[in-house]
Amino acid sequence: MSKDVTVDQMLSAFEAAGMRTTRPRRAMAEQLVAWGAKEKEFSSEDLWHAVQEKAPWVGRATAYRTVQLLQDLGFLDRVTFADGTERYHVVAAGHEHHHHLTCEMCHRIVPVEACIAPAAFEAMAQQSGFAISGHRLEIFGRCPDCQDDAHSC
Amino acid sequence: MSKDVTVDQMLSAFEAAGMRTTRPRRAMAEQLVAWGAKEKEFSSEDLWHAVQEKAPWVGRATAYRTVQLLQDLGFLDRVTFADGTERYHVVAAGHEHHHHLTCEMCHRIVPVEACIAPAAFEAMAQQSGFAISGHRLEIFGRCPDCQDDAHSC
DNA sequence: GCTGCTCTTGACACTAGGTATCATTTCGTG
DNA sequence: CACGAAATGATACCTAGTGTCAAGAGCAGC
Ligand SMILES: [Mn+2]
Ligand SMILES: [Mn+2]
Ligand SMILES: [Zn+2]
Ligand SMILES: [Zn+2]
Repeated sequence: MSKDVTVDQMLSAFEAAGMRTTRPRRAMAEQLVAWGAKEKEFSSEDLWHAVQEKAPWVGRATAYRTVQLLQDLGFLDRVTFADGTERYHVVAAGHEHHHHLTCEMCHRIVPVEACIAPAAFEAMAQQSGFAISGHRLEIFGRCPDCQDDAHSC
Repeated sequence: MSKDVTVDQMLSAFEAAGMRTTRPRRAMAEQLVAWGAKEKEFSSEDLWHAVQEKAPWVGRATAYRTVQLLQDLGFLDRVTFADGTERYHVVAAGHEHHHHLTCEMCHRIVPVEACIAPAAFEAMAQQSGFAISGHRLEIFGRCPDCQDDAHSC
């Protein structure tokens, strides 16, 4: 019943895309699965550091390259936080279009279904003459656990 | 009839906020007015370079600090582009809440009024328990002039 | 199992886009 | 004009990456 992705699914996706199933890619996939898909958020740097524990020979550039590939393959979802940092989370199966409500204190992520109506995009394209190719929506706030903390400093 | 902001308005705003009307601030305000408020977009670096022509003694840190202040004072609006770069434009008077449709090729900016309904934010806050403090919406595409150019490279 | 071609890697240099520090300068009030 | 606070410019530093490239490692064909 769990929709959590497996290491093999990730490696198969590399293969299916004509890429190789290398040791760094396996090490990173293993770390991601170890963390679970429970909306755990991490930066590329975070993931690199974590992988270093088990596989200290993995280079930083490789970690960043692999995060990019995993995002392209649809295994990672990139989220922009209020402070401008970019982080990721593993997507569970059935990844429909969605946006995120994020905590500016602890970086917690809540997916939200709110979006702009297709008709509104149509109207914009019509009025401006633009060919619209994408959009980004991020909502910021404080999660229940972080609302008491007065330190916004 | 023009709602374009003047150098004096900017400097008065600094004064009103208890800040000084210094030479770098004047030089930067003059450059902004020279460019006009016609949705001309620029990065902090762009503005610094332009100011250098007339006032080569203005430091880079000062340029960045001043852009931040002008944004805080409501004279500049920050826009995030599809490639992740941050740029600004001078806001005309009567700055209502709005978002931007931007050209991923030439960085042209078109303001749009589309947004998420307040009720939707309410619902999100209710469901998640978050205290929502802000949001960001950016729409990307190609302007009429850039649609032929096949070079997405 | 070995060969060989290619993709991939890890090290490292480098970059964009800023921010922190701090001695020096300059506002602008009295 | 004098003086204290605010602001500045030079400089060093920083984060979050990307470009380069010789060396290493998958994997298809034998
Ligand atoms: Mn998501
Ligand atoms: Mn605007
Ligand atoms: Zn939180
Ligand atoms: Zn364009």
